[in-house]
Parts: sequence; structure tokens; C-alpha cells
Amino acid sequence: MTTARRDTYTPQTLLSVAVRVFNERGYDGTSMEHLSKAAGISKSSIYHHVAGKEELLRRAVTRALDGLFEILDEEHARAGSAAARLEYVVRRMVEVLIAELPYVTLLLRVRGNTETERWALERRREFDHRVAALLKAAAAEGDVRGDVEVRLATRLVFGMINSIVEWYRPDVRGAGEREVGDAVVRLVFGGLRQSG
Amino acid sequence: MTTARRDTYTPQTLLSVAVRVFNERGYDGTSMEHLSKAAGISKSSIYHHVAGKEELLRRAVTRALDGLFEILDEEHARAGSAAARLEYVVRRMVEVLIAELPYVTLLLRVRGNTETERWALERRREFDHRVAALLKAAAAEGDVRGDVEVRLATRLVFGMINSIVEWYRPDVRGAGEREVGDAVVRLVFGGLRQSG
DNA sequence: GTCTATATTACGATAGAC
DNA sequence: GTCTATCGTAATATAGAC
Repeated sequence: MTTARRDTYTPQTLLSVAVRVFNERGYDGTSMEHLSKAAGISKSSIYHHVAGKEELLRRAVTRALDGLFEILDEEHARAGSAAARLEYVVRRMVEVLIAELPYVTLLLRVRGNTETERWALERRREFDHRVAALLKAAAAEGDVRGDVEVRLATRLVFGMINSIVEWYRPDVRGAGEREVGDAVVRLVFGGLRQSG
Repeated sequence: MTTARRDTYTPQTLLSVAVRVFNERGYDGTSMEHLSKAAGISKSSIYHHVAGKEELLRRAVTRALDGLFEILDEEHARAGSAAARLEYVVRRMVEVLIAELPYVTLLLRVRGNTETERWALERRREFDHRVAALLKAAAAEGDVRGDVEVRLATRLVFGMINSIVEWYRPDVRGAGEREVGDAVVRLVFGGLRQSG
């Protein structure tokens, strides 16, 4: 490790600025001029660090996808009953969403206009299928209600979890990461209704 | 009512084409050239019907918002226990989302770059608050679990419902409108867990 | 590594003929 | 109501100096 002097931009530090602007304005709504203003350097200087706008998008969604896929390799996601593994994955998804908030936000808003975007959508689908398989296993083990189709339940649960990126702000006084995780697990598995 | 001869575009028929393209490419990712190709008329002909791209967006999100707000005026949303009213509103939201799918989809993807977009976000917030008040009332009446904060629960439930626009396709063989409504109501109120 | 200047293309919108 | 032609602007990206 060399000395950590970092007065100037690197692809990595530039990325964090770009992702913030992408999320504020939308990827297509963000011009290199916008990025240039936000980063405090000229447009042409950005091209010194990255090949273009799309590379920034690719780096961002890669980071988000890596965080999500790593969950599935963790021990608690691979041992125990399917229901227990599913609960673990749901909670960890909330944690990764919050830990990598801007990157996952961008990932979830990708439309498919460019090759990079289509690749990101493809990998997202792959992750979804892995979690869907877990829910299906939990259903087969009798731990999930039988009156809601598994594929449909998966989509709705993903919808609830992924919606976190639309309102969670780490700086604002409100629900903390732990509270959100608890709430999601309780609602996903137990619903709104008063049980007692 | 005059004769219904309609060989040519009106703002209304043009809107349905535009909204489809907006949803495929994103609003910012859609140029007047894209709309022109999709509608089969020239760019300048579009300007004969509407003042510009933003008017198409405004018409679309207005239609979506009108559909949602009308729910709150319906009798079943205004009489009975708060929990019963909430369940009715949740089910009707699913119906409106599906009935007005492309318009609501566009509404839910608005970012806030233009005045029209900021207005749409403002009205969405208003709708959310009305439903949040219903959930709060249901909690006060003891029909909603006490271990999840009401504001947080509202956001997560909205997240689940709104996510429908990301995958529901009326043409594809899969869950029908009724099945989706049932699934959402069951999961929102009862959760995934096997109750019996 | 950053800048100014600029090439080139695409965009939203308008003018005016038919 | 639709068209072709075009205006002015803003976009991505490059050239070349420092």
C-alpha cells in the first residue's frame, strides 16, 4: 500500500459523484456537463478518468450487483431450512440496499437502452431467480402460505424491499438500518395484521 | 356527439403511443424523433396536437393521479372500520394500477427535473399521506401490529403495490388482475407465513 | 491531470408549403 | 393535418496546450 494521498479524482471517487447526480436527475437526464459541474472539473477531464458516461454506469451497477450476489454465498444463506435462509437473505438484502444505497438505486432504475443496461437487467433477473428458488423451497417445506403463487409472491416481496431506495436517506432522522430490516422481515413474513 | 370518424391522431390517441415509448425508453431517453417514428407521423405533426414533449407527460400523469385520487372518494373508502377501508383502498389501488398501467408506470418513474415532474411528485405525496392516515387510524383502532412504525409500514406497503408496474403485463399468460389483487391483500395483511 | 477550444451529432421546436 | 426544411441549442466526445 502506498501513501494514501488523494487530492485529485480517480475513477472511484469520480464514480461516487456521478452516481449521486445520476440518481438525482436520472441517467439519461444527466449530461457530461452536469457531471462536470458536480465534480468541479471540466468535461474533458472526466474523459481522462473514464471512457464516457456509460463506463460510470457500468462501474456503479457492477458494485451493486456484486453486493447482492455476495449475500447468496454467505453461510446463513446456504444452511438451515429454506424459510430460515429466505429470512436471512431478505434481511441481508435490506442491509446491502442501505450500505450501497446510491449504487443499488441506480441499478434498480436501469431501463435497457444501452448494452450495459441490458446486461445489468440480465444479472438482476438472475439474482431474482435465485431468491425465487429459495421461496419455492420454503413453500415446498410447508413454511409459506399456499394461497399465493410463488412467482407472484417473490415479485411482490422484491417490490417491497427494493422500494427502500425510493425513500431511505441515511442522513435524515428517521428509521435506522436495523429498524427498517426488522420492519421488512415482520411485514414480509407476518403482514400488517395484529396477531395477538 | 358527432360521428366517430378518427383516422388521424388526436392528443388522446397520440398520448397512448407516447406513453408506451416513454415507458420503454424512459422519459428523458425519448426524443421527439422516437415519438415520431412510433406514431408514424413527422416530428412537426406532433406539434400540431400538443405543445411539446412535456405536455404529453403532463396529460399522462394527470390521468394516473385522477384514477388514484378517485379511489379515496368511493364509498367503501369512506365508511366502516379503518382496517376495512384500508383493505378496500389497497385492493382498488391494484385495480387502478392495472387498469391505467402505462400511465401509472410513468407517474411512478418521474424524477423531478421539470416543473411538471415536480407537480406530479407533489400530488403523489398528497395521495400517500391520505393512505398513511388510513393506516394510522387502523393502528389506533388496534387492527394493525404495533411493532412496526406506521410511516415505515406505509412506505413498504406502497413499495409492494407500486412494484406491480415493473412486471405486470396484461397480454402475458400469468397472474390475472384478480389474482394479483388477492395476493397483495393477503401478503400486506397476513404476510408470507403459513398461518394454519 | 486539468484546461480551453472545437468537431460533430442529436435534440426540441418552428416556418411555411400543400 | 401532414409534410420537408431548418433554426438554435445542447449533447458526447476529441485535440492539443500547459
